[in-house]
Amino acid sequence: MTRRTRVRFAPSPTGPLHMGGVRTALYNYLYAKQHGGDFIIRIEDTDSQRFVPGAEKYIIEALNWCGIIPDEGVDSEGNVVETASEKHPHAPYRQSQRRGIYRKYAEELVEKGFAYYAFDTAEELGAKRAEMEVQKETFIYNHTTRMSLRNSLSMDESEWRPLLEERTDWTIRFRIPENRVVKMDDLIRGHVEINTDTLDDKVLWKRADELPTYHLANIVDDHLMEITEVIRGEEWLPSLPLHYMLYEAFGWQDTMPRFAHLSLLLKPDGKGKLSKRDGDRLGFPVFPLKWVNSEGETSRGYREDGYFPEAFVNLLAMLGWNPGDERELFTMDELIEAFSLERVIKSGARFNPDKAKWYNKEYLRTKSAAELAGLFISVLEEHGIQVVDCPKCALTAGSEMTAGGADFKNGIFTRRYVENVVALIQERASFVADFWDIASYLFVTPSTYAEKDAAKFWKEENYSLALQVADFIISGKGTYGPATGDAENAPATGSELSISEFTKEGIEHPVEQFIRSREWPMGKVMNCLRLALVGASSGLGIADIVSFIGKEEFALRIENIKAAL
RNA sequence: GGUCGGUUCGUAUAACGGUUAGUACUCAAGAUUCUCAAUCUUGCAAUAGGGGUUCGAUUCCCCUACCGACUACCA
Repeated sequence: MTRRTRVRFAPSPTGPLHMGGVRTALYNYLYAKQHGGDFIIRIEDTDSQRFVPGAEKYIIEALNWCGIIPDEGVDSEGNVVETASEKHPHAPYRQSQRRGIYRKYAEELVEKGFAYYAFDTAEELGAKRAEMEVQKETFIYNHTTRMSLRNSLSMDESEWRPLLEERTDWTIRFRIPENRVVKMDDLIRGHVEINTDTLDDKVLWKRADELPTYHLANIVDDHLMEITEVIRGEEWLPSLPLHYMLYEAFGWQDTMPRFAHLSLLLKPDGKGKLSKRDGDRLGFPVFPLKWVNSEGETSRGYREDGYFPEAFVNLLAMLGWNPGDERELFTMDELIEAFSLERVIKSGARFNPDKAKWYNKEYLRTKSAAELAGLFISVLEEHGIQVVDCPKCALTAGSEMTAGGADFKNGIFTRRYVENVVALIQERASFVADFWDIASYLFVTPSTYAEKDAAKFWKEENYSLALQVADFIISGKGTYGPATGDAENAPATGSELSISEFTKEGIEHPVEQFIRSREWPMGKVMNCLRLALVGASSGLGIADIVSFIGKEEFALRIENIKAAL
């Protein structure tokens, strides 16, 4: 019998989903889609103490942003998403809404002798633990201790039965068998064995809130939802034997899912797993989306930091998995095609922010200028730049534009202008936000000049030459100088040299000829010009800048620098 | 402490028991250009340690070290 592949991602809404959690969800999703099966999101909110409002919505939104869309589960509005046929009514997908179904399963286990009622209070147990800790021993609730504790195994039925009604703080515990070796198989780790003597009698169900604990809810729901593979974090590996025994106790071993335990994401430096603090400390997000907690502390998110979801998904996929060849760039569809649990790495993966940045850069360069311009516009607006759709629209704002679509005086530019800028600089950036740092001088007239660069290039002799070059650029007319370089086809000294088209291509060559034919120091002259145009001696090519800002602004900047320095 | 899992350049990783141990990121150098970036080329850099098994071990086994997870009426 082959069953339809059904996997689930089962987060608990105790806070924002961290990138390790997103990776777990992603691997589940990839596995499901590769096998033509279902990906289910189940909310494990059985811990009423740790419930955080908004966390569920955050989780769904984060996965949504990544393109990890459930076939079944809840959407960001809390509505049930279900694509399965009527034969398989699996809703609801929140365990708090399923509370009615767990008790009978827990009691079934008691009846079968696999579990028992326990009446020890949390305080009593805590005291016991503390007591044993003094003697440097660890308290375990199991066959060595359970007969000396208060439960339906150690007490007479006449004694404990009434307690079930009288008290509301009892629990149902699983009775871990004595000295038995549980043999397990993990899709990633292979064969694992463990002796039950190291395990404790886990609480399965709590009378206090009428809710199961993770272990029971998990097994019951995975069974009911017909889950075929459980792909989850490594932290669950130690409770795998319990889960095996639970399936056995229920008599469900025939349909028990296969298990795969993923290693954890580690800090980029030092010891331990990746935590919220690392992001703040090292300057990168650990969460997919921005999150503001109840104290008002915000944690940055990949989305808000300018990462593309495709880049984020790609880098996450490659953290702990590889395709077996040397490809590194994958779309979601390609990941679905290439993914395999066999190639998931057993050891923990240390997150590398530099590589993350590189991924974004790779995706940034594949985007169209139009799309990027759309994103860049909001950055521009933050800097007080107005972007209009066409030159005519600008007219109403009292603006006069260059042919290229720029109005520096009023800070108004056309969308077309922005797109042209983006096309020119997109290969230089990792993030859309970098565009501003790279090309702000294509939107605002520089008012300061980098001290170091000015010291190097702001010289009277450079400037006087630069002025002559500027004259040539503005008038478009000049002459060849005496130095003709390679003799053959060189034009005669004094013959006419002109700029016929005011574009990068149209300007670049004549300007170069103008300078070279005079044997002026190219670097010094150009950098002096650049200093005036950019405010620093680094940046785009002079011809590029000039063609963008236009003659008038060009002249203004050449003039400005004289007054400023 | 106990149980389980893990360990290849700084990082992510590749390598049927046989390779000069490969690739990417980072870093450095060179090329190119009017500068910066981009790009291209080159370079630096690893099998945790010790025992076995084997003609031969990154690969299999054992020990040690280190790292991690778990050890709740949390998930």
